[in-house]
Amino acid sequence: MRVSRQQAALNRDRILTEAGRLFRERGLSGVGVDALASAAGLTHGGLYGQFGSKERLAAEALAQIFAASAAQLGEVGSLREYADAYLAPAHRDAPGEGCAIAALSTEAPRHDGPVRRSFTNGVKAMIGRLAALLPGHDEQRREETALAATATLVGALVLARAVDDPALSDRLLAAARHAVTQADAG
Amino acid sequence: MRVSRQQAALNRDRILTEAGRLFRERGLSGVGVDALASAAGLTHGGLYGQFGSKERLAAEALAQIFAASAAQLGEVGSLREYADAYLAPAHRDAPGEGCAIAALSTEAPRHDGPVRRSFTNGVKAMIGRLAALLPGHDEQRREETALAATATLVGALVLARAVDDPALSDRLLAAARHAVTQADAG
DNA sequence: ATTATCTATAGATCTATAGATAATGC
DNA sequence: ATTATCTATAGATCTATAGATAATGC
Repeated sequence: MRVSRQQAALNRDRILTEAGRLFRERGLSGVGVDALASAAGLTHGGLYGQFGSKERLAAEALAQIFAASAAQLGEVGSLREYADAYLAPAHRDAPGEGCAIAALSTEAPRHDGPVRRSFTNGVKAMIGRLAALLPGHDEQRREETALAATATLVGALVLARAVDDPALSDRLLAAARHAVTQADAG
Repeated sequence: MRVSRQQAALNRDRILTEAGRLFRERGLSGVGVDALASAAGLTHGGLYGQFGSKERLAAEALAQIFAASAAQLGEVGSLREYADAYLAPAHRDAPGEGCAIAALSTEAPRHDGPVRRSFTNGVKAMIGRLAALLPGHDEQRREETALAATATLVGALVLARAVDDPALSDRLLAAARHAVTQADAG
């Protein structure tokens, strides 16, 4: 059951898009190749012709997510805007469409090769974007602030999703928003 | 092959200790019941008599970790001391003996019941401990600072483990240490 | 007699491969 | 003829259960 070259390219893209969503929702090890295939309306055997392995499929899905994030972030005009969007309850409540770093970071150390590298690139991109949004001429200081801001943003989102207490979850987001935008002034 | 009540209690404790280490190293979904049992020198069938399910075993292992952490943290005298220990490269490099929040937080949202609740308690304990170490009389402000500091500490450790770039990893730890101890002064 | 642990196994699920199929693209 | 996808299956691994075993504790 062959399809046109064009359809095959669309299928490939749909697999990566669905994989990106499922991985963020359930974790890299929480989604099987079967689920990835059927989410795209295919069967799992064919994925191996396209990607070679689950690991390489995951690396491509991550790369696609980070590329899309970078494009979105290009439109963010200030640190406050960035923090407000990143720490919004809507972001917390939609992990499948959100930051892959917050969704998958504790799994990253257990992967090597392209998955880990793609992940590292995503972290660097986030730090770089924040550094660009920070005021001040001292580049070294801006980078240090961006590193800490990245940790605060990611940590707050991860914790806000992890706790089983909606009020605490909201307070984590608000406190981090405050702390990060304070750093802006400093 | 029955053992003495005392030996059974020791076995139970050893299972929980080994489980705590393995879960932190490989993730909750990354360790099977078989690995948990054999790490304690037992076979997997018997664990079900003791714990009922992997999920309940995990909840008990987490509770034990957080209890031990709380005991250790009681000895920490200042925010600087806390941050130095938490963000030490040695902590980053030994996830199996370290903070369960940093090791497992992205998995927490996918669990319910006792695992999630135990996790939430651990997060609350960390926030409470940091709030107690902060200076100032404004309790509400201390709590907000503690929330943000928790996010920064956890986020930095998670990211420092996730990235495939030792220099960046070190800079993440150092920047977070600086940011958190700055908050002390403010 | 009680019970902690073991052995064996069920049934599900996971990654990957091999060969078949059938439509495309030359 | 090429190739994207499917079907079928191998082999591993996972959670859980049932029944056997053998030492403890009454």
